[in-house]
Amino acid sequence: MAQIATAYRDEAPIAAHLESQPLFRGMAPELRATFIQAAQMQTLSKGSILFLQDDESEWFYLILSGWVKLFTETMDGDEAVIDMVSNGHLIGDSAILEDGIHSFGAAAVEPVTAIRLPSSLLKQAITDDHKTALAMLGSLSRHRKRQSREIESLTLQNASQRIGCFLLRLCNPDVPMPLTLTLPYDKSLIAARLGMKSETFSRALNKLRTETTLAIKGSVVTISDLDELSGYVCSACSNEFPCRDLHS
Amino acid sequence: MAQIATAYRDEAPIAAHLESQPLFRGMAPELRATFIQAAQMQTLSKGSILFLQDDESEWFYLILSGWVKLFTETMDGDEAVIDMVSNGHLIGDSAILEDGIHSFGAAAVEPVTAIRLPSSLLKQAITDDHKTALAMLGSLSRHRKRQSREIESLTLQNASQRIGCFLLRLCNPDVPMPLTLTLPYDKSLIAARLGMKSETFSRALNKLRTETTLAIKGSVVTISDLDELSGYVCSACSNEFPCRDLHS
DNA sequence: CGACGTATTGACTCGGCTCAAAACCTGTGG
DNA sequence: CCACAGGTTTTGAGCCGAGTCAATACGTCG
Repeated sequence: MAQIATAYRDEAPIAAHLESQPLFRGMAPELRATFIQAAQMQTLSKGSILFLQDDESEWFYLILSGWVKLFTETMDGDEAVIDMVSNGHLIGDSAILEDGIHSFGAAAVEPVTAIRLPSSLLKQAITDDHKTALAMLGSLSRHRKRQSREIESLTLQNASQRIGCFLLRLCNPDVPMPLTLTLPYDKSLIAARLGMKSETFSRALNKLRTETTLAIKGSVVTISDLDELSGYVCSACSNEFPCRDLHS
Repeated sequence: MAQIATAYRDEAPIAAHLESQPLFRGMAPELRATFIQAAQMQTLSKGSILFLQDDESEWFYLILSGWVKLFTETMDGDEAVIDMVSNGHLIGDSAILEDGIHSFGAAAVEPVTAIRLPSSLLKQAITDDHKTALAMLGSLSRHRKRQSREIESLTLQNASQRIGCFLLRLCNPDVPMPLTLTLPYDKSLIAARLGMKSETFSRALNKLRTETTLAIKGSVVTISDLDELSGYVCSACSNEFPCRDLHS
């Protein structure tokens, strides 16, 4: 009796979260129900590992809040940050297409809430259900495109431009001008995410400040001239400014 | 009469090529037939463009021979080489998942033969046919994985290591030791492919030669000690040597 | 053989890394 | 409210890897 009661209390919010996801929204209700039933709410403290590279993939995750770092580690201990994801992103799902092995690790860099779902279920759903396969295709393709831009940016933008690019992607171009935004996570993490050391980040951000109109106070950045910034950044990039859907 | 005869002559080799592709092999014969009918053999001279970034995607291509460069260009004329593909690879297919716009350009860097197929047909096949969607998922996911490694390699391997990594991926680890291989395309292209200038490539290759046992004569490379080379390279990478399926 | 494209070498500059020290938060407990 | 400890960020000095520009060598094809 008590069991059923708790089950109900848990399932309602989980169902709501899953339904907000394109992957689950298109599903037949019965199929979706199997996911909802198998889903588990998780709260993760700062630093905890969701999974490691080369792990057998048992679960995939829908992030609800907080930032998660996706990374790989080399033999001699160096780390490359592949991506940072949060709120509304699925991670670990792509392992089911790669022999069930995670090709990168994932760690919470702050308190994170997530929904954990069994990989086997997703694998089954993709083989059985055409709509699910299509949704998966869409998400993978967005991923691919994003990564292409990443490669481009690493090869032909310098440190300041990469930072500027990062800031631009946080901007909503429709908001009126003196535009204020807060850095989403630690500067050292942004640095790693952009493929540079934090010392370099600090210096390059200063350079960006002197070469464009830009004010920085702690983790709050104020941009007074978007066009100037995008001129500085996007000349070394293949997309022009409102470079939409590159962070979705 | 003559028409039918030529049609037969053309279709037989095209059919054979398509059937060797995972994407088409799983298809129902009738569906595959529509592709075979719409397919066109192409021979492209060095330098010709298959498509450009931001082009409306009308066609996708199966490369049969020769090397094709995938690239993006920045506003101020710089170019990043995303990938080099040849023999047995599909290109331009992923545009159908991205509003039908190519997110990179493709150009032949030497004489190329390819089969050209209409994108609309593939788009239809994916929406209608589950098997095709799954094949597409598989290929996209391989792509994604490859790109992750690309990012890793750009951020944490230096020039010599990236070259060594490139060489290792050309090696068959089962072949007995004094191992000889020929660079697949111009050194300047390899340099671009690895995100460095050709002068840097030249110097870094020299460095690699002095620091490992390795002989270079023009475009012929002889590796006498694979383990030594992989030790030098893979310490700064998250996969160990026989890093399979990273070039398929 | 000469001519053109590709590759190498040299001298120099500059961006980003390293290591170490200082400054700055932020939260804790007295 | 202050002082202090812990982390994060910034600054400084020096170094090294990779880019630039220009000159030279190499290869190959006519």
